[in-house]
Amino acid sequence: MSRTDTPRRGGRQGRAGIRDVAAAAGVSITTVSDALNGKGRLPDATRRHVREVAERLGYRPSAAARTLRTGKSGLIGLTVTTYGDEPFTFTEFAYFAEMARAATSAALARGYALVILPATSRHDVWSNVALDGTVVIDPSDQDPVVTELVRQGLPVVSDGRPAGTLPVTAWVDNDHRAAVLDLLDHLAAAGARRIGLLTGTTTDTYTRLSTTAYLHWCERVGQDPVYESYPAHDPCAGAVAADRLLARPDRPDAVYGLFDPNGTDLLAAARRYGLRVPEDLLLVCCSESTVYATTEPPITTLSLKPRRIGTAVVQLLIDAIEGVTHDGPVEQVIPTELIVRTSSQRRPPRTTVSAPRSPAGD
Amino acid sequence: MSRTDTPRRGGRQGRAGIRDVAAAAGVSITTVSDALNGKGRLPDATRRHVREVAERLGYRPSAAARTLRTGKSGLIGLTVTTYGDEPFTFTEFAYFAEMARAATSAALARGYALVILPATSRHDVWSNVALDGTVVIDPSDQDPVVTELVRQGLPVVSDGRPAGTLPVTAWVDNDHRAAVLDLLDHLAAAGARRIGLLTGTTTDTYTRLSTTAYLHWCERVGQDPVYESYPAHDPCAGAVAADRLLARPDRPDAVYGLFDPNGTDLLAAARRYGLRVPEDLLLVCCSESTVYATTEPPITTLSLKPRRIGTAVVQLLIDAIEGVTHDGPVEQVIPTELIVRTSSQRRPPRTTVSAPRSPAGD
DNA sequence: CTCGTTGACAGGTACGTTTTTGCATGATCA
DNA sequence: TGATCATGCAAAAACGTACCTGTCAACGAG
Repeated sequence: MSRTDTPRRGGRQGRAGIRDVAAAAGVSITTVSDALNGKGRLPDATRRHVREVAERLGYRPSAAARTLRTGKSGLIGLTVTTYGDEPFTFTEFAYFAEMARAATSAALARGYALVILPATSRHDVWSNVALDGTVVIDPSDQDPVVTELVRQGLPVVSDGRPAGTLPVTAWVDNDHRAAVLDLLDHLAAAGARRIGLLTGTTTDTYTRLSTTAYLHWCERVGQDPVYESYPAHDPCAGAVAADRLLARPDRPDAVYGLFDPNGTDLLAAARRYGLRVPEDLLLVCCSESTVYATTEPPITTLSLKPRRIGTAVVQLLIDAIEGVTHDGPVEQVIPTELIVRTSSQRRPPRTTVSAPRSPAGD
Repeated sequence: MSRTDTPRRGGRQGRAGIRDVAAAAGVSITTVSDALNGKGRLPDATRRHVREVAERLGYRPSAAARTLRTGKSGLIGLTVTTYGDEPFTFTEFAYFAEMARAATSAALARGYALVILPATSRHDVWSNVALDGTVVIDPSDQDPVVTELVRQGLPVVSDGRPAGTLPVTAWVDNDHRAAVLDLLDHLAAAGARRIGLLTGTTTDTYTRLSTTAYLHWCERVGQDPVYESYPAHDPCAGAVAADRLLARPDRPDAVYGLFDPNGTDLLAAARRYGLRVPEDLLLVCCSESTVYATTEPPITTLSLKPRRIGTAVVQLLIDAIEGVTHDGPVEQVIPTELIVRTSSQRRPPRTTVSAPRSPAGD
């Protein structure tokens, strides 16, 4: 009477295993595995029979056992910068949401699922999930998470050019420098004489590259830089900084805002100072939000194409996982898109003009 | 000497296993497991020694093996409605992003990670990942995914009251009916004589409950319903519907828009018809976006508090996973919040008034 | 008649843990 | 002194799958 009760530890209480299917179908475990996975040499009759019995028993293979045996989990990590404490900044919401959505779709289409993980290097979360690879958003220099993952031999693809000598498998990014220069040229062509910048105090690559591109442009055309910085994670600070920028004695006649809410912030500040847009002030901001199509006036935005980035990142990662090896890190640059609206055109056009890029296909 | 070559299948090529740690530390496998997991009765010296050796070898336990053995994966599914084909509607972006963010944080805080999964019942994705439970967003009646999960004995918690007799473990939702009635009373108190509604053609619970609440309210106060419906997933259709609503002969003097972009859409339409907000038209829309704080004028919004919903859903799910059993489905109603701004106040206040709530902490 | 050959399956092992059980060893107590 | 007991650890059994290595029959070729 010592071991009458073996209550099937391991959570799958009562669930049918491959062994039960084999018994019910009158074949061996090997045959069941081969029949369900389309391997081995089995007559179609046996294959059908096994499949039918498995269906009848409601058999679902154990993902854990399969992963343990094959070494592939079908899971991809998606690392969000500083998720644990203060989640990713509010200003990146639309960008992140779209990027994650595209990444999820792309992964699912190839049979993988996405796991959201924090950028903290606390092992107790990371080591609890078997990953085949990881997407890292905007990794910092010497990122401990990336280093650890690479040490484990896992492929890592980053959204954003890796700083320093971070050994990522591949990366995808925009050409932020070219985007900013292009955009400033656009404003100058619309008649801007002094272009201001609303930027962030953070040191991430996007902010840094964009700001230095602005400074270079100013130097090239011989304009004094006019900019205000604020901590991008604080939505209120953005409104204050926008106000400061327009309150300056050397007030710019055009402004580019690096972050999503800057458009409405600048618009509100312009109203406070009685500045008409675009007559007195040209406006552009970097955003993925569609609200800027219906503001008064509609605001020109720079889109970083997060959908394409999310898709590309996942494709590269899965390629690496499935053994499509390249030599050296693979780099892929996604073009940005300037969506020109009323706010950046000195003489209002008859129709709202979009940039002459590929119109469809995202 | 027949099996000299066992090239360590299973992906962890070269990775140190618990057996290697045991050998290096001169103890048994059991001792290593106990030392690292804080179980068993070991002197601190042994425990430290084993931990140090494990650290030196860079040992990381295999999540797959642990899951197989314990039956717990530490993974929670997050099911997004109709993700595969056309991802979740653009109008729900901010809501979903915030909800998912809160859910992720709450899960991580309790040692779980979130896996994003599609609502399609294709087994090949679902069966590849070992889940401890699942969060389902707005499940449809007789949802096949939920049914299958429950059949497998997994706890399921839904965001949104389950329709019909869907056997979820627990659910969290707002009281949409009360929120709409409250909001309409607010508009009436501000002087609205005829309140219009911008609603959707979809049959999801949120749209349905909100619309019927509106109709009930109209009946109660003796007002003829004035509403326009449009497919919420099409952002352009929203602008058209807003225009239609204000072009009607029985034009309303106040409008509530059910979806996030309706605020800017209605504002644009009002400008086209020369209507001043709030003097000629009162405006409220349901949104989680902060842009409505800086539009001209700022627009009153109804927040569904997705952060609190995401947190609550995950807490309930993990409680169920970890054996905190309740009898019958657990229901939790999260209060909504009406953030009153200029657009719904007939006599403009001296300062922009925010709702009298706790200013910080969500 | 024997001998490879091929088809159709079964046996058994390994994946890397956790956990139960059990065996020594020394200390404590009747 | 012998019985009892706590302590410190090891052996071994799972967990459920995938795959490698047979085995056995049938069968045509030599």
